[in-house]
Amino acid sequence: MRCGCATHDGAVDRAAADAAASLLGALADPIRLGIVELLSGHDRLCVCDISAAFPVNQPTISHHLRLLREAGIVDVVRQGRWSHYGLKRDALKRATQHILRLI
Amino acid sequence: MRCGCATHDGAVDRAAADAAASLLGALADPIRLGIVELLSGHDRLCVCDISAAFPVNQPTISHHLRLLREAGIVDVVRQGRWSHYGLKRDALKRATQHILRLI
DNA sequence: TCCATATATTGACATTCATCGAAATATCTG
DNA sequence: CAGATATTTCGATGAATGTCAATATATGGA
Repeated sequence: MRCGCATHDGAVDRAAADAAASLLGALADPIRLGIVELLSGHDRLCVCDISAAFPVNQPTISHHLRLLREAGIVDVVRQGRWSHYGLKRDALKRATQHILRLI
Repeated sequence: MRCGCATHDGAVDRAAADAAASLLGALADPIRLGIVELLSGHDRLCVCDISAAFPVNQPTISHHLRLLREAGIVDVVRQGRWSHYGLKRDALKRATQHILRLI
């Protein structure tokens, strides 16, 4: 016997789901989401200022910044001793809207 | 000495970031994202049809469906032997747009 | 009642991940 | 060059997570 569900028409695009889940995973952390929110209000911020906004140690912030960088969500400009991080707003908007279209 | 960054004005809303990260976490998995995509094309689907679309065993699908249910992304209607899952489209849209506003 | 089917739960296991302390790298200043 | 500062990287550790096999629960049919 079978249930009354619809036909098995469209298979899920596995590669697209992988990529989208990877980007969502980069955002699915309170600290990283907070960093994104913080950066959305500024052009660029150095690690020391970002670090001051969260209750974790600075190496942990560096770790999250690396994940965000690898996900293409932020980029960095080194100026002397300081690393200035900024949102890649267009990339982020493109990616999130691509995900919204999936949903 | 200080870096040239902007003032430390707006602190991050930790509770909001937690909630948003939790919802994103519920979506940040290829299988769960695929389930959402699959459900977006139908009104409701039973577990057997959902399960048939992914290369994992049925208990794993049940596990992911529970996470999606607990995140308020899907709901379930039991009819006889079958559990029919459907997207909570308005809740999902409201939540994702709330997150987009954060970004 | 007895069996088959649909789904959910449990327990175990391997992997990933967030965090920290410590050390390394890099840059500026004296 | 020597010391100070900003950031990154490394190694370890505990927690969370995805998966499976096995079992449990529930429903319908013979």
